[in-house]
Amino acid sequence: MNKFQQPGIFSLLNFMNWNQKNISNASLKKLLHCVDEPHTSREDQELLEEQRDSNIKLSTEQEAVKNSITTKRKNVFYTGAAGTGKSVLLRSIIKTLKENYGRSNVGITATTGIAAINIGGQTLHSFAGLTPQTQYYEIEDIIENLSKGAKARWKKTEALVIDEVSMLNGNLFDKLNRIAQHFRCNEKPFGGLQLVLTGDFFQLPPIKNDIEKVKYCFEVDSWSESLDHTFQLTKVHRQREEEFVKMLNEFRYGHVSEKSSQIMSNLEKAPIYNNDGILVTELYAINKYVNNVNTAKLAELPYKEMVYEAEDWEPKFGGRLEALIRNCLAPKNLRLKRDAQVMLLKNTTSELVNGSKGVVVGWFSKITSKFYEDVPTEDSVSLLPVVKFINGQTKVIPPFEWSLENKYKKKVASRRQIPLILCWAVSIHKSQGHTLERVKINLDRVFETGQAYVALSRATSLNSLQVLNFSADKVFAEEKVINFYKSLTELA
Amino acid sequence: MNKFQQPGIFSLLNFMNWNQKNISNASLKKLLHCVDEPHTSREDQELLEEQRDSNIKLSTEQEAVKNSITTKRKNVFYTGAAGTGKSVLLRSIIKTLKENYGRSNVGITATTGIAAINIGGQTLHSFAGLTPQTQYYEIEDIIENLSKGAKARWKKTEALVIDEVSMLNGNLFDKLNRIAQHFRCNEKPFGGLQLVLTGDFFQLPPIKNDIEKVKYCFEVDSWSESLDHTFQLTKVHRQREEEFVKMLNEFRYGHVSEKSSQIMSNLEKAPIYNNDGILVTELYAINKYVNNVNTAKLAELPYKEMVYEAEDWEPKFGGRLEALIRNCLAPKNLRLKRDAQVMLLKNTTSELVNGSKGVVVGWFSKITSKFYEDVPTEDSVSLLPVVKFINGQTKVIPPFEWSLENKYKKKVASRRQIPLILCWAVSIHKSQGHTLERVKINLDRVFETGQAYVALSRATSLNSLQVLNFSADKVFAEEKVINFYKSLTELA
DNA sequence: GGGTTATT
DNA sequence: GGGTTTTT
Repeated sequence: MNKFQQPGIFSLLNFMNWNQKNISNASLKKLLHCVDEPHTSREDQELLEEQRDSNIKLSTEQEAVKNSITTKRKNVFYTGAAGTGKSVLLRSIIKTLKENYGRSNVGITATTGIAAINIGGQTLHSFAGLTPQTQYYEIEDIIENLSKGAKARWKKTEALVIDEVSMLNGNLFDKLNRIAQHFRCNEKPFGGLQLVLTGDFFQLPPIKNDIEKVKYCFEVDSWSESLDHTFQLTKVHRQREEEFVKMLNEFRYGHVSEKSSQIMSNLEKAPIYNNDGILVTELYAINKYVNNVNTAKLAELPYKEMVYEAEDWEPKFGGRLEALIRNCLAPKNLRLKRDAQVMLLKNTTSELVNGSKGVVVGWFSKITSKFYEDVPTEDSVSLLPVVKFINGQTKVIPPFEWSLENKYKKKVASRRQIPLILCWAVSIHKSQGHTLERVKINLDRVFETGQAYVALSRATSLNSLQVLNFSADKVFAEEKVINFYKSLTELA
Repeated sequence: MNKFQQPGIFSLLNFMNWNQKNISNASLKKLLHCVDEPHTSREDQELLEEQRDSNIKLSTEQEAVKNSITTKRKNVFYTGAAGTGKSVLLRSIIKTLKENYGRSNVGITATTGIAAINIGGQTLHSFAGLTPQTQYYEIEDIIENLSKGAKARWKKTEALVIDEVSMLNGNLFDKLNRIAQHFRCNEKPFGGLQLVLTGDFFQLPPIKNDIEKVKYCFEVDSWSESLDHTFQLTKVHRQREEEFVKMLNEFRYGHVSEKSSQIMSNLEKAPIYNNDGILVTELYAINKYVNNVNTAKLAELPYKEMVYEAEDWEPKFGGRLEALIRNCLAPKNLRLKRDAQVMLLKNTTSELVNGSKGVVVGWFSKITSKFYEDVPTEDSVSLLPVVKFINGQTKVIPPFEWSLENKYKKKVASRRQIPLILCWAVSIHKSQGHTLERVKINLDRVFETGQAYVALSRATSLNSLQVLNFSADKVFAEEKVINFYKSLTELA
């Protein structure tokens, strides 16, 4: 059943298939700068296709990693900077793992929806039977309440792949280890199943919560107890300029050479682009700036504005609405127009997830069941936005309910809102995992380790990159991460 | 009874009076750069003494504020930039309020210990019967559990003064209002007692907690319901250079003129100081830098090092030690030497509080009850640091216990450690409320509204100030605060 | 990032 | 500052 469905909004999506309706694809294409920015980066896609077609050989270092995993069946973590072919290698590994173990015995997971799509898998939470609340529960409670499906998966899985493992909180990694041990009735790390982990810890650190210190995965004991081998990929496969690659590698470690500083200061002026309708995505450290840009861009559009007000609810006494709203990206008032660049805020289908980009192409009336290219004067209360996503799918987007429950599973607050935000400009945090064809980065008020590196490595080329407010002190890495990578190098 | 007392450490302080012992005051003085940095700034002290002696007249605007409070008996908030004589005015107001109402019927409070000392009062929490946990409790629970003393104070108090009100969380302000209404059996704001509030909201914002959004006091309804008048002091009384004052006023609002930028970039080189032993205090945005400097400074001292390891405790199951440690400035290992510059971490007596500065002058042996100028080889386990504070007092500093209780008042974690930290370098946050004779500021990684302003306004003069990593984007103010002050100006 | 507040 | 994760 489609997860878009919410009480009161029945099957809108099932009887609509906008791909076959009379929306001109040609006219949409020019609005979709995202068309050139699939979740899978262009380079990765090309490489992937190439490989699928001609079965191109992996590099020696890639083969070594793959061999260790698929032949020697070791538990492996491998890492590497952007462009070293981590994804290509992972897809190749997954293919062989499925051949070895049978496709249903391999867990293909990633820590975010976007990353999961990239490898044709699911989120780690979805695989493991976790919920966002898991981090607050004791291991005994988690084990007791795990769904039947999740239990079955833990039992039969022979290999578990986790991509973007740098975003996984170390404490959660520990819990996963114990869950696996419990359901597999096996004291070995992760109950003896084969682990394949990959990611780059120089990106943004895992997300903090209110009850415990943030830990990287590599900081918990079960990490080193679980892994047999760790590899670093060094050979760069992507077609980025050598100069750019070199600079990014410096920045990854928090170093800024005199030459890089020079290059960055030359990027202050906007590049001249062809007038081909491909938009520039702007990146900022903080949402205040993001919102300013998006508000301005929306104002420029010549269409009618729809305002969706969130329906908030809390009980009369002891509600936690404030807490809910703080942890929910959906705004009180969402303003949309036709042609607005938008990003989905919720994982919905296996193809449309939190972070999927699209453009508003019109409106669907719940009353008349008709599609309108602009807000019709006769009906402006029952309209839902229709969004064309970069993967080609066009969908009506009904409201979604974010809710907060207390420990007795009683709902204590909720917000119902259309799960979209404007995305001409995006926070650097939200941009992680995306490749951007044309990008304008403002480093004002950068505050996190790896943040400048993540922003800059979104770009595919120095020719499609503008950088404002660069200074060397904005580029810094986590000391723990540097030390961890140092220890890897010493081992090798 | 002295609050320094802890189980197992009896009356050390009562039988020690180092002021009369054989420690050379002359030799201490040169170690105490803090000697020139009392909690009350030098200018304020001078002005205060002047005024006390000759009863100098308040300015017209100051008289207007005082008149509104002491004659018209209005509820007043007054504000103003650093140096506009808020403190001097407050002391004059307090004097008259005590004459009007009787000294025991006026609550003289401030949100921090340092600020409370300044006006001869107590902390707001101490007056009101609150604990640090109050923020997590419902109003009904607070009212029920209030101590008898606090209830009596709420009943009989006729005027309540709160200094540094910008640090007070709006939600707590609301709760205070309700507590006052309840115990005074009076529906009027704050149960009808007269309110005198002062502070500068352009300083650092109130401290966040895990359960609610930070609110400034002026954002809650009870603020405007309570206050009859609001005043802004504009005339600058302190003897700072006019150029410096003008610049700070710009920065307060987040503006940076071309000229100010020029001045700041000229402050990159260190000023040349007399070799008079007065040290430079270094300010940084983040503790990593603070710790680096302090570690280096400690290493330079030629004396023996004492390492105090915190005694941590948590029950076998379900402890919250990690949470405690996160909210506790006391380090796992505290390294000290004679001559180390230190800052006290706990409110202890009415004269020694969190933020009080001093220097380690030697060691007191719990076994021999003797004082040692350096760590003696025969006894290095039973030694407690002896600290000479800037107010002239010399004290033995025994360990303090930080603890965390669950809702049933059961202890769930604790850390025992000497309540001192090194303070050659200090975080900008911790420096708020201090005046510094000589200061070196590094603005790298400034992240908070008002942070650069607070750092720069610690200095007394451009000639005793060094500033590294200045850039215009580091100077910014909270938009809510700007709007609030705009509305004040429009009223006036 | 970083910080305040306490009594029986 | 800012961000991820869910289902029977």
